[in-house]
Amino acid sequence: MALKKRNLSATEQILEALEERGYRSTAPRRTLAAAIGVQKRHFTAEGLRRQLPPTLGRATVYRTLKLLVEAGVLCRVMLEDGDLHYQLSHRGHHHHLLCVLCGSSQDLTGCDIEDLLAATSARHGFELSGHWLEVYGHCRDCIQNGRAAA
Amino acid sequence: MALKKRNLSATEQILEALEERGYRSTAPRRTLAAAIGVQKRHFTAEGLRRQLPPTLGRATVYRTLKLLVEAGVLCRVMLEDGDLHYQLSHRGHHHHLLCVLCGSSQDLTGCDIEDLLAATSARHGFELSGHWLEVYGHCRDCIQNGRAAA
DNA sequence: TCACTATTAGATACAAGGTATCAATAACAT
DNA sequence: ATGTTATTGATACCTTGTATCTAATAGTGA
Repeated sequence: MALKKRNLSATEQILEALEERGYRSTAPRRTLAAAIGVQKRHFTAEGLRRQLPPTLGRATVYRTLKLLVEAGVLCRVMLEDGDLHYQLSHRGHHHHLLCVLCGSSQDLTGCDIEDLLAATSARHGFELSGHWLEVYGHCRDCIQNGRAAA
Repeated sequence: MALKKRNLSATEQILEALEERGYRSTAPRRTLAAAIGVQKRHFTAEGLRRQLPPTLGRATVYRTLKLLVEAGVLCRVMLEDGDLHYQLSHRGHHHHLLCVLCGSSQDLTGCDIEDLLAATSARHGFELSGHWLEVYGHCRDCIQNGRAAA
């Protein structure tokens, strides 16, 4: 559902999501929303913090990120080296194709992973409640530009 | 391949894997192997450390765990809350069904996830190099014992 | 058995990422 | 304008993990 209103900028959509949930509109949150709206790739909490005025407290950054994940505006992305990143979320539940060369990511669509998992789990007497999947590889751009040769 | 020799205890198999790779047999490593062999569930580095004599240095624990993962004796398991756990590894590449109620885990077998992922990725012009998948839910035991009711 | 050498251990310090606490401040309904 | 409540940011702290370095030890070969 999140980020469906295409006429709004990412920054505006973040602020609106907070407002909808009854959170106050404060200067730190507006600063954060603007900074997140400007990101071209997934980012870490600390990386984002480094782009913000140092007067903006560390706790505020982490608190707000957590808030935005709960609000469905951001989603967490786990990189291969275990680093936790964030990025704007486009749909409720989905997975990412993460390019390990350029850091870009696309959503994984048209995939019946969920069904396959549920069926396979059931054969083990297992009742599925959730899962975590990240897919790493080389994106089309990197392949075409020869960056994937190595 | 790891842990195929069914006549050896887990502890013995860990020690043998180290020996095969040319690592020395030392008292700390024997202590660690014994402690790991006794684990009934996946465990964290720090959790394991708390079960060891405090004279056994922190660096030694982490070094040895890394060694054992590289040797294929242990594998890493990511829990839903982001905690990194370890457990004995039974096959080269596989996934886990993790019970969020009792903490047990089983290997996910008979699953063509890899093929499905490769095919789906290819439709996005994406060349798959790796992936990370963890599946969370309720195991058969917990369902039968009513622990899953809530 | 002894001595030699490379590996290993553990102490220590450090670093990154994240959380708890709490007094001071700012938002917003009235 | 004011009072209540959410929010902030400073600070301290915690956890997990790594780097560094000296002392100890395993396993070689004599």
